[in-house]
Amino acid sequence: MQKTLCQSCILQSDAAIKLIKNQLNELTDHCSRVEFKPGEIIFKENAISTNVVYIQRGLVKIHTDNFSKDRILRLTKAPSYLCLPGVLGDSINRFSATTIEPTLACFIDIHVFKKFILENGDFAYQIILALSQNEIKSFQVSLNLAQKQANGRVADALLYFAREIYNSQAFMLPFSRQELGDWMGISRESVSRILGEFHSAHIIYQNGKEITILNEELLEQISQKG
Amino acid sequence: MQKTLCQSCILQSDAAIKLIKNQLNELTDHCSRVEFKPGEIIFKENAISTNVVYIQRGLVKIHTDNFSKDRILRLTKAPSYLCLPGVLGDSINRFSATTIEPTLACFIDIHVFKKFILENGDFAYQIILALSQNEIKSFQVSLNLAQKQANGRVADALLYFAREIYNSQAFMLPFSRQELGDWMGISRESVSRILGEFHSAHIIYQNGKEITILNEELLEQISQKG
DNA sequence: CGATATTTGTGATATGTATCACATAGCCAC
DNA sequence: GTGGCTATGTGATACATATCACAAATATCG
Repeated sequence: MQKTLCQSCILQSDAAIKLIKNQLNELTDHCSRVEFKPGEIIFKENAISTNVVYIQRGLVKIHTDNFSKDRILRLTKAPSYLCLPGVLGDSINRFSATTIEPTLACFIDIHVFKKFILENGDFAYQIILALSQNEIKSFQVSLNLAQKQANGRVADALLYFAREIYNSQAFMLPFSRQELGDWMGISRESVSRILGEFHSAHIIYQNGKEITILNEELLEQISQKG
Repeated sequence: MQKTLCQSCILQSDAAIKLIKNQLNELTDHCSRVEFKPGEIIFKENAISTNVVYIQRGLVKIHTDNFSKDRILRLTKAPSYLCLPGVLGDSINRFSATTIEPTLACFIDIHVFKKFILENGDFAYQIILALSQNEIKSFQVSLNLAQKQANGRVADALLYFAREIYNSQAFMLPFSRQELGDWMGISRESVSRILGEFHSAHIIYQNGKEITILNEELLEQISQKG
């Protein structure tokens, strides 16, 4: 961990830009930065936490193994704030956060964070906007889970990586088949089979974790139809 | 619609209590109250809206028929704010809201609402808390959809009504079998069958929409095991 | 009140996906 | 390299649930 000047570090964040200068100095005094390698745990569910985590750079999965099985609830790409729900409510993390790619995270004291919300309406408004976006995405996720079949969900996942995360038709899947299944709520065998079918049908090219989307339009159709 | 003194009307809300007096007067000038019967539409998805809706009394379902099939995303019991996500983002409703029970709703101009957030940190903080709670609930919902089987989901739904909505083991189901299925992502026939099984096993008593939970512990187990 | 529409229950069948079993491939440690 | 570990692919089977078809019950409305 190292102390950092938050003026320079955090300015990518819509919310942080709204902090005025002496608030940023205060942030500097109560913020520590940590670099994570892929697969490292940022925080664990059921642990007590008094920090909000700001993801400055990287990719993180929010997950839980409440029911003995790991379930991936969401991926979060920088820049974003984690841990708001648990920490603001009762300071117990309701889920775990684990890095998928190299990630730079800032730990911000919850009291400082709360103070900013109370004192700085612009900052609060940005946070509210971000939470509202999350809510819409959550609705989308639960629609997908409730009414799409397995191939639609896999199509969804591939499009998500291509569009939201890597901005490219070709990418290295950061997940094992098992993890993909944990995310979309299907078994690892089904994931294998479906990726195999997509490959045979020339919708994608796959070679291990290497994926290229060959027919985005068709993949989109599969995603839509479920 | 009728103008109302918001001091008296809205004080049940944690968030509104934080509004100071002259803000409440401003709210009174930009707030209209509407009484809804069960089954009436408060707002429709894809419609443009410039209001935040505060549910003062009643029960509302948030739903969408994006994919030709109606899907119920969430129930919301008063007091609560609706419509934040869509309105704050781009002013288009991302979903519909329809009343399930007699409901009293206040329509608040979005600009006034935003002004309150910017000017009143306490108010903003309450909104952030509420949104955070929503997020945790959304995670719970997507866990349920992803890994529970139909009987676990139905058990869940019954426990939800008994505990969260009616605070009683006996209640009138405000949904048809079809709607229950739309909510939990299963077919109406399966809902019928499962309720029938629960009835035969003396876990519940059912007579049409009249439901009594006879063995809450067992129902809880079914919900847990999925 | 009767006629019609809607909701509900239930059996038979089809279908999708989990599960199991096992083979293969890739990877790391020694 | 060899041995053990994990990840992956693939077939056979089991199982849960959707779908279809129809009957019965209930609500709605003129």
